[in-house]
Amino acid sequence: MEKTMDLEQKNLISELIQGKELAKQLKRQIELCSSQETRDLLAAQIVLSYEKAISLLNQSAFHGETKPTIESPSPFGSPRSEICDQDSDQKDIFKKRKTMPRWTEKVKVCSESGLDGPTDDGYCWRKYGQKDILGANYPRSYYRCTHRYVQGCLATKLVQRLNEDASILEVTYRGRHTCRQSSHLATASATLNKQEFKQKENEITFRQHEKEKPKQPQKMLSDNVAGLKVKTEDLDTREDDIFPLFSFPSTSTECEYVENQIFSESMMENNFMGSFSPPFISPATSESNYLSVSPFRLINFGLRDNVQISESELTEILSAPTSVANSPIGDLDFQLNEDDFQLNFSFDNHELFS
DNA sequence: AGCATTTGACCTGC
DNA sequence: GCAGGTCAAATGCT
Repeated sequence: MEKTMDLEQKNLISELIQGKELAKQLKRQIELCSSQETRDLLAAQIVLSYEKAISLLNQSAFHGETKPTIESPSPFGSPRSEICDQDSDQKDIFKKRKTMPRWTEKVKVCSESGLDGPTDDGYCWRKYGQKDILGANYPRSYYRCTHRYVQGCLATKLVQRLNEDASILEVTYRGRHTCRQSSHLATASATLNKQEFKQKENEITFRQHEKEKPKQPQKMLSDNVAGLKVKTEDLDTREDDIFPLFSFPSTSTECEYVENQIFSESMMENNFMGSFSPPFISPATSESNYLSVSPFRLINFGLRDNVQISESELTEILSAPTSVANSPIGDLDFQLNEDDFQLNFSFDNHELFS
């Protein structure tokens, strides 16, 4: 048993190291201004490498344990009246909601830009409520995944403007996406020409916010995104609901397409990558230099529910990009330790994908 | 017509 | 009892 674990662990480490090497190569290729194709290929290889690693993690470190179900097939597939049929079921649902992973991002928006909406994180959201919050100047908007009833996706998010700075939206994500939205978008992007697709995308999220009004009259900034300052500043999650993510956001439509291909064809076919709400952890220092919110994620690493990582480790992982981003020049820095691996990613997306 | 948003009511946890 | 979160009927938009 232990020997099996050792072997699996070695395989896991070797996969991670391979990923690191590939990432280094990618960095080199970027520096050499090599072709987009080469970069895409490397990026895809990195994804594959980490897919394997994650798969190994699922098989090895936690085997023997009963795998917790991510979500029941479609607990919300019916309206409240049906849910209320059984009191215990309803309580379970609330309990489940409460224990869902939760994290917050701050998104800066400004008027000049015509870029994607502030919460354009690659998922389709439907607003289901808005509420005045005590002590907040602006109402809080509640969004759920558009595919909730079709695919039983329980992801939700709350969007709240900060009192101090109305141009900053605090977006709190809850639960992960179990829908296959990304691949759907990929299909859409392949069908529509890129400009049309981009336009549609903008429509989706921009409309979500344009009706949000402040309680007090105040000159509001439009909800278009200029530089998207995104910071994962909170991670409220249980041990069994941990899934650190990494991604290489992109601003180019070209790349989005590649990204979708990578996602739809490789990752989305894997259970463990089902899809997660936190789009990425983005390094952010100055408005001009940080990564923008990509409508899609190029590379998105997740660990399954039952991955056990301490909260401190998580914090470390999640905050790593921010610290790395202090360098004026975006850099790719991937640290890997056999005993306690830390992952640090920092990309200048413009440099990477232009 | 179909889908999204609004908004008051309802539910739960503290 | 209060505040936050969600539901669902009404309404609006395309």
